[in-house]
Amino acid sequence: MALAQAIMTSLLDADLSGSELARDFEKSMGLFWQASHQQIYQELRKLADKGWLNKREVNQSGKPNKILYGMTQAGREALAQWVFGPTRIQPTKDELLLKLYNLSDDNAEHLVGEISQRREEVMQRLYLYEAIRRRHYDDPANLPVRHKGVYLALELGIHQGEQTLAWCDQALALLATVSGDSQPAR
Amino acid sequence: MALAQAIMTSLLDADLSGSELARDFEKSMGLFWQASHQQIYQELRKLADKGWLNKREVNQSGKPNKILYGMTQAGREALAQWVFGPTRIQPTKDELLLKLYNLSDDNAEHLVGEISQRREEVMQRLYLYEAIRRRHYDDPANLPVRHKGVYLALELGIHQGEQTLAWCDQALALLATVSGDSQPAR
DNA sequence: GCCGCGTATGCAAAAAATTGCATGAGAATC
DNA sequence: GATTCTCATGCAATTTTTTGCATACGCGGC
Repeated sequence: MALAQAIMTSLLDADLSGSELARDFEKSMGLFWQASHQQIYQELRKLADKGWLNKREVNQSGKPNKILYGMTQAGREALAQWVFGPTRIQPTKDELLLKLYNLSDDNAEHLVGEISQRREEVMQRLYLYEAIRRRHYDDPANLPVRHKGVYLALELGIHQGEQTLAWCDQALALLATVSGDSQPAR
Repeated sequence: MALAQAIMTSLLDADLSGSELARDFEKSMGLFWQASHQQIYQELRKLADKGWLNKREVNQSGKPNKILYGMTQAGREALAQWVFGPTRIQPTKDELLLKLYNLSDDNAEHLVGEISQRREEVMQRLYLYEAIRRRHYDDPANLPVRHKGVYLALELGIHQGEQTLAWCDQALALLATVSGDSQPAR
């Protein structure tokens, strides 16, 4: 399982607390890894126990204290090692596609709604990613090495998002022939 | 969780046994839902207990007996209902992208290998999907209603596969500037 | 001075998925 | 006829994830 590595990767550049990490996982990292705050807090403690992270409490004015975690040397080494290990993909599980397999005259209208909604969501994400690309990754060939990797992940997200938008349009067009044109029995 | 619905959807057209279902989940259904045989067998029994599936044993010559499952009326109704419920996406978790976030001079070469391998795998799947499309979904506008949904799911898989291929090429091109051109310190 | 709100951390039970193995039956091989 | 292979089904332990709270702190309002 790679939640540990996802967290450590987030901590490469900056020390973060559990809640900050949770927010991170909803944004950039969330493109290809997701975790709830409960998962994150538990994993953080495990990693600290292992000696891969160190923790220190930070007093904040106006907010509860937070616990900042940072990578240790051992953590960095373990992470670097992990890159050479086996790679797994856990492909998307998408209930919407499952629902499409159940397309019928009865539910076509409903599914049109769901696809429209999906289109909206994807569009939002796409705006976000494209904004990030414009701001930070204008000139990919001249990025520092590690950031090239980050850039590539972002690229994949953008490409797939665009493709998904196109697909939504195609789907809506095809479904129009189901929910719209079909002659009701008379 | 929607494993139950994924199984029932597979059983819409034909009664299948656990092992047949498991094979199905590796092929067409696997595009957007995956399950191990252990998961499937357990879920099948649960669904039969609920009365959504019926089971009957079938003797096979040359092979062990198998247990065929088929949808009951109650199952069909429950599935039809489910389509109108809330939809969840559990996005891909892809360790390769996580590894890319850790790109360095040390591991660039290794990651080039991994991306090439990914390219190969995606290409294989794409061949499969395109063959299916050519064989069964030549004329999408005139398909029976339900098959239009199946067609759309396939389309999404093909589009995204093609996009992924293009991305692999882009990634390999960018990484060539890391692992290849960089002057080793002397 | 009490109420509700947002932030930050956490526990614990339940559900789901993964890992590793077990069984039995016929077929194939030697 | 013993051994090994593949198919089909399954159990059980463990790990991972999800769900549903719980606590504590300070701020703002009233």
